[in-house]
Amino acid sequence: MMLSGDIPPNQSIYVKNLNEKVKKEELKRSLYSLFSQFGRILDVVALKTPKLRGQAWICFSEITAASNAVRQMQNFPFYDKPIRIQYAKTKSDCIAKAEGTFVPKEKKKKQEDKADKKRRTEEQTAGPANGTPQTNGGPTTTHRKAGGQEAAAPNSILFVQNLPHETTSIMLQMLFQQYPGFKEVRMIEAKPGIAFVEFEDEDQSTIAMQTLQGFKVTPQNPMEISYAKK
DNA sequence: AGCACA
Repeated sequence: MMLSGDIPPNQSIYVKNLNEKVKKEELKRSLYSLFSQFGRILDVVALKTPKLRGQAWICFSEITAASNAVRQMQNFPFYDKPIRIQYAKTKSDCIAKAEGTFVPKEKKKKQEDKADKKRRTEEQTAGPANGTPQTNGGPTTTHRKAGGQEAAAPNSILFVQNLPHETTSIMLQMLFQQYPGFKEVRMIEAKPGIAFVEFEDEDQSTIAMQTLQGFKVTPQNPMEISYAKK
């Protein structure tokens, strides 16, 4: 019995019933945060065209990640709306690219111009086009250097630094609420790039800190988590 | 409800 509307498993998932008020970039980032718990995300695609708003595609590097996401995140309340998830109906371009089977859409222009062909052969001789999937995102086990700073004593409140300035407390909530004992995220308007995340006790905050330490909110923003000063 | 790759 194949639920999810008879769509066969796919490395990419199709998410609908998304809150259409959320801006595209924020939406993509939040989806990235929410779904990286299932595995490496290769791409998040969201368009705000009339036909495509309220929907997104998330491309995983493994089908199993997609399967877990479909099952476990069904109806997850996201920006006040329960999301609906299915497998994508077709293979995502980013997956085809990684496999080397990508063939660009040829809808409008039938231009088979030689300049383009030439460019292609030049690329082939110029070395590998790097089919390696990006390795950004996902919790990292590597430890931040202490940076010379004295580590604060264990605390149920975590201090998070090196966040992109566009980070919202909802995005952080998506990340931290997966850990037991999560209470709340606090951000300070006047101090972008940092946040405080409170847990019930310091054992729980410690687990969240250890697992999310170095989590890349963007490729250039690994989270630096420490205990807040008392 | 709506399956694309801005």
